[in-house]
Amino acid sequence: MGRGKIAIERIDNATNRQVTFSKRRGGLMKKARELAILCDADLALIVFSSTGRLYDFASSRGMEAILERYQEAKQEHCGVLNPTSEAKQQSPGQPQGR
Amino acid sequence: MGRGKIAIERIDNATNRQVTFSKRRGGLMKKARELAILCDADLALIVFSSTGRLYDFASSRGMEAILERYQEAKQEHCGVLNPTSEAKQQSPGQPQGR
DNA sequence: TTCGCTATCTATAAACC
DNA sequence: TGGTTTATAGATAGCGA
Repeated sequence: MGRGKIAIERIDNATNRQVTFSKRRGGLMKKARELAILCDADLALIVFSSTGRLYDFASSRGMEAILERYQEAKQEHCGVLNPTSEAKQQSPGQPQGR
Repeated sequence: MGRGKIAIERIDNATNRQVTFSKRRGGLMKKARELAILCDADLALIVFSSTGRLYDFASSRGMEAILERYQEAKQEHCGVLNPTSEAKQQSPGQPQGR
């Protein structure tokens, strides 16, 4: 995009990489926020720049809550404890139905 | 974008919200992957749809590693243990690091 | 180096199938 | 209901200050 097209591979030039990082990070954060609002999704985004700086975004329920929820979901996913819970995932307490 | 412009607010129509979620989730994941590669960043993205389904993406080092790194970084941030480490982050002996 | 400014490229809202 | 297509809104690479 922009004036020219670029390949998706590590940018060698450090200056350029830094500039691109700032711009795309901003864009990604914006998109993340939009998705969370538009679709009422729970979302967490964590980014470490190559210089080690941390940037993050989390939807309204907060980062901690989402990370916890993630750990729980993962456990289920791997352990496959309740086939039932899977089957029910799409309708439960969400009246928004369809 | 697309054929018409939309406001950034929760989409009421459930069907439309679901469609938009799928599309934007895909786009967001793609952007996240590009940022990680282009800028050699360490990145984690966690998304829960409003129906409760989990989707995630993590750069090469893996989700676990990134979440741990996040916890550590947060501690530092809040506790402010090492002013030194902060001060050194942006210029010192890091020609362009990686 | 950081900030703005376009020309372009990409993502995507609707329309179709 | 779910995959394609299309025209347009939005993101952004390269510059210039």
